[in-house]
Parts: sequence; structure tokens; C-alpha cells
Amino acid sequence: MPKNCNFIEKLREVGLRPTKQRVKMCEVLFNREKTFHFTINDLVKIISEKMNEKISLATVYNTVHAFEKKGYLKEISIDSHKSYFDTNTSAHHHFFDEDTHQLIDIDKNDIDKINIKKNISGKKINSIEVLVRVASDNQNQK
Amino acid sequence: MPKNCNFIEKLREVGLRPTKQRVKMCEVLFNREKTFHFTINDLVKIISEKMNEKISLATVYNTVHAFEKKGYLKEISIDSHKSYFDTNTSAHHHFFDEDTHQLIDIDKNDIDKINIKKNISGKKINSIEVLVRVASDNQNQK
DNA sequence: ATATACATTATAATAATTCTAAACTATTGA
DNA sequence: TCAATAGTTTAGAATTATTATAATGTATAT
Repeated sequence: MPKNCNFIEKLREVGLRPTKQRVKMCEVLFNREKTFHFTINDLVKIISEKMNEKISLATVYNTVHAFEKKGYLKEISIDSHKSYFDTNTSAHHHFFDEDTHQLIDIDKNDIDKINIKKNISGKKINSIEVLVRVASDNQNQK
Repeated sequence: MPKNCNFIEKLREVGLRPTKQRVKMCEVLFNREKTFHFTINDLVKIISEKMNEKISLATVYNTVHAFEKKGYLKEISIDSHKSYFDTNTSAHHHFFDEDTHQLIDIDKNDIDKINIKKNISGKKINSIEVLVRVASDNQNQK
């Protein structure tokens, strides 16, 4: 049984048709040990260069958003100029390396639960996210 | 003494020439009781509509970035499609109202100090920011 | 098999931001 | 004071990320 069958089933489960492009993207995104953080551009590069597959940019956008809507991917706000996505869709926090522009998950055990003592009236909390910006220690860059 | 003198001095202090446009923007941004959160677009609207002043969009971008570089403004990452800025440049946290797209400062007393137990080796922490997304309580929107 | 609804694609459109180069202005110092 | 110069503003073009469009292609249920 090829590894793809797995993804075909998973896609079907959430109501996404298992098209060639979606299965291919699943392979890139979810055949991994660790969480994967990427921009749309990263993904297009990986598919076209590393996998030598032709895929339309629009399809990558469509598919990433379809995955996001179905809970396969999560968008992370770090940079106002690019969208970052994360294959770890659970609530968790991040380091952002300002030198390399890399996102790194913060281990659950390495941060205490955030407690907001006063909420805005009439509003409910949808999410609490911490972003820790880090940079090289031996340079004095902003 | 007109209130502008204040800003002319302040601009000079950080090495920014007190041009007409910069002083005007200071008035809009810093003549306030409370922290002000805005997008470039908000600012252009305020200047052109409320103040009935002609200012180039490029100048607003230039000037906001000049202010940011000199520590008068701080950029906040919430949305990948727009840049938000904050007149409160100290380290602090935010609510983001997903209904109205408004940013609201979290009072220092309403959140405990965030403690990161394990940092990335060779990196120093530049900032720790919490973003709490809230939305209307009586609707079941994402 | 085939109709149908959904996907993919190339390309155009849009939106936010940055660049460019010419005109303008604050500052410096003769 | 006033010209030189260094930095600023401006309109518009260019760039970049993203979304829309409409034609073609494909998965799925009957």
C-alpha cells in the first residue's frame, strides 16, 4: 500500500476531494517527523524544485487555504508581509529567529499557561499566542 | 507657545528634521491621552479627511517608518495583510478584536510575566509578545 | 458511462508596500 | 544672510503577495 492512501483517506474524511495536487501537497507537508513552518513561496519552491512537479501558484494558495479551513494547517502572524503556516494546528507558541526568519515551536513544558485576568466584556477569547523574537547573541542588531 | 514646538524639539532630539509633514503627523499620533493603534491607511484617512491636509501616501509610509526606527512607533504583527502600528513602544501585550479588527492594549496588571524556561542556544530574546484574539460572545464565528 | 459539482490553471486584477527621480526644504557655515 | 548640501517630499511606476476570473479538467455518484 503506497503511503498516499493514507492521505487520500484523510482528505476524504474532511470532505476534500483527493486530487493529485492535494495528495502531493500532503506528502510534502505531513510526511514529516517534526512540525513544519512555511510560507506559500517556500512550498511552491519545494514542489517545483525538489519534487520537480508542475503546480499552479493559484492551486497552492487554494489548497493551503482549503487545508487551513479543514484544520490541517494553521496560519501564524509574525510578519506583516508574508503569511506563515504551521502543520501543528494545536494551540502553541513560537520562537521567531530574526536572523534566519525561521519559526520554531516552543515546547509546552517550556512556558507556563498564560492567564488573562481581565477580558473585554462581551467578548470571548479565541486564542492566546505568544511570539518570542530571538536573534544572534553576539551581534548588536535590532 | 504653540503645542508643535514640543514636537519640533522631540524630532530634532532623535535626529529627524522637523518638516511640516512630520510635525503634522506627530500631532495626529501623539496628541492623545491613550495609546493609538492604526494602519497606514487609517492614518492617511485621518490626515486627509479629518485634518483636510494633503499628504503623499509615500510620505506617510516614509514618516511612519522613520518614527518606528527612532522608537516613536512600534509595529504589531496580527494580520498578514496589513501593518498595524502602536504609539505605545514599550513591551506590552494586546487583544485583537476579530469582529472590529481593533487592537487593544492589555493592562500590565491583567497578565502575569511570561517566563520562557528554555531559550534557543546562541540566541538572545529580543521581545515576548502575547496576542489574545477575541470575538463576539453570542455568535459562533471562527 | 456520464452528468455534475468541484478543482486546477494561466492570467488578470487588486492591494499593500517600496522604489525612483525630480522638485523642494531644513540646516550648515561662509 | 544666503548659497551649498544633505535630507525630504512627491507622484507615479514598480514590486510583491494575494485573490478573482473564466475556461478547461477531474473526481464522484448515479
